[in-house]
Amino acid sequence: MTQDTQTKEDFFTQRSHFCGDVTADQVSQTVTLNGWVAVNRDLGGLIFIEMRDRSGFFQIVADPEKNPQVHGILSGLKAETVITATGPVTRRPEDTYNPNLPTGEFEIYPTSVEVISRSKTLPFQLDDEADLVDEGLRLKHRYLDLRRPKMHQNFLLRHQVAQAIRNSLNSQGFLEIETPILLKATPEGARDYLVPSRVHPGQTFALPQSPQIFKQLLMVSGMERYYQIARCFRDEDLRADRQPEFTQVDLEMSFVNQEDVLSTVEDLLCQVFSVSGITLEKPFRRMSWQEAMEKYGSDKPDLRFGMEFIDLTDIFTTSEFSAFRQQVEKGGVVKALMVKGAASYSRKELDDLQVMAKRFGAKGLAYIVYNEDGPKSPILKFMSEAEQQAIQQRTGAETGDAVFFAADSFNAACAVLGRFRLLFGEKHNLIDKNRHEILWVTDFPMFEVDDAGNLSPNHHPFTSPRPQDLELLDTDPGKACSLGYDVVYNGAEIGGGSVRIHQRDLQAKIFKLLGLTDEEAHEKFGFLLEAFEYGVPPHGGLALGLDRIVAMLAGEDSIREVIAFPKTNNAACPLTSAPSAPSEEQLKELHMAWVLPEEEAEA
RNA sequence: GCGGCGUUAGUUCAGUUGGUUAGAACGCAUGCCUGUCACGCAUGAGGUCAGGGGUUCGAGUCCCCUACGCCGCGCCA
Repeated sequence: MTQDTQTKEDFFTQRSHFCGDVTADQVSQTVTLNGWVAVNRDLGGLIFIEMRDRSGFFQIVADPEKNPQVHGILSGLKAETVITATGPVTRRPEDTYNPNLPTGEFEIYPTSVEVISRSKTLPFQLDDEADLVDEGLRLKHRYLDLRRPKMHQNFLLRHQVAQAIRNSLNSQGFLEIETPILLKATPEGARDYLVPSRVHPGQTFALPQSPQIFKQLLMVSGMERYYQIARCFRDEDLRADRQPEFTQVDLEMSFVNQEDVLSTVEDLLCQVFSVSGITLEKPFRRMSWQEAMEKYGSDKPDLRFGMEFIDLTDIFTTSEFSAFRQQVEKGGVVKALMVKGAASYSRKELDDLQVMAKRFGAKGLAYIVYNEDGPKSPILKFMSEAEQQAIQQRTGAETGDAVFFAADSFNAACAVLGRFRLLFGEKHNLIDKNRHEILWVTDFPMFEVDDAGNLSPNHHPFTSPRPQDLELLDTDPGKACSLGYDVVYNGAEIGGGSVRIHQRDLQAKIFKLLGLTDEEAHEKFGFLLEAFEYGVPPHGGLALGLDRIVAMLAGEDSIREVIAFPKTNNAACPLTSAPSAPSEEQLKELHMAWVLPEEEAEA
């Protein structure tokens, strides 16, 4: 205890060291530690307290014979009491070293201790098992959940990643510039969060879904290279890897081509991944969207395992097997997956695959199983001997293997087999968790074409087409590819961007293809188009999903584990009970009134 | 908006075919215990079985509705 209250200048004695920083250098030196009681092991005589701060743990010992006063204070202290302990660092008796603790060879017998504040019994225990505690409860008491060393590690990692991003971009000539949070709603894309304003009755701001427009304006401003670790908001339903508010690493560069952007981001990602001790090879692999779909059935292929699709379309152009031949005649494809060892699937497993295929939007999943007494399949009887041989030869299937087929339009067949590729990869443990496969997927189609033939932008309406595809815009715009690119890590899209259109004529043509009139285009993006009247540099950029990147580096499945105060699945905050109803006065001031659905109005 | 799974002690869970007084571990409380580190030992408290309705002689258990949570589909330029 600090005895002399007359000279006391603080409510507590400040630490000289952090718990985890005490080493052999401090032995016999007097230190003061501040922290929480993690565990109190009271042996009746000796008391061992494991003290915790952000840096780690340190053991405090109290001996009733050596210092009855200190022993008295520490006796019966509950977990999570905040204390100060001062005393000389001593080496533990050698047979009592704790190898599980970095400071496990040391301890202090304090000469003084202070209880700074006490804790109620916790709603859940802050041990490793807290990961299993109901997430709602963890979020309700997030300040306790965040006390756990694992969570500290996650946020240390997040901090280091943010630093790596800034280091890399700063050294590459980028300026960090903030853009507005309250902005004009753009009627496209995700649903906006709207913010009413007292001074503008009947009008709202929208929260940014991304700083897209502003970063392009900054290029018009001649800022040359901009970045921002930007919060973005989308009022859409959630997923494990999706939050209504999330963080993008947003960047944009002027007078660059696609290759410049990719190489800049490669430097950035190499630095980011090195935070976790992962070395990425530059340049990253490049794969066109077409190739990714053709071989892996996904625009974010997981390259940690092979199992590429095998194209069998040509085998069935003149086949007697009409189910396949008709798809080919309609311009579709026949694609196959060869799965080693899948011949051992039970009847039930094969049936389950059919159910899943239907859920994925296919009619079913045709298969041939190769077991010891030859190939077995419900579709075998429709195929000629030559076709059967061609299949086995092309796929390389051997006894014990199975081949699964999808015959459909290119997109549908690839999509279905892509889902099954991941499923089989998981099921057969083909995914090497120690591999780090990063790649660029490039040459995305400019447009998505709906059933009625309407075009919508695959990325966004400012994405430039490839120079070599300009003519296709007139002849067959559905086939035109863009200068858009995604960066994909272990089967997850962690970022994407594009080279933007800086030519007025071209932008007008794209708007026209998208079915936007001049008036509509100006209504939506007038300020950007106007800015583009005053000399616009060629520019391009990209945005990375920071939450997802950090979660993957931390080995977490959910981005909520790397967001300090995340929302629940319901887009609500259990800690603060947000959102909540505004007061009558607030509504009145905003000139607003609710028009609620019946049943909610009663609540 | 839709589907799946879940909700039992403070926490994590078990709870048989619908049948007496709903259990365990950890935590908590009290006592004992002088080298623990998942300390140990003993005793004890602690339950609106999420809420509502129904079936039944009888419901934690079966059915329906609601709420909440997680996962997925739609959605997310």
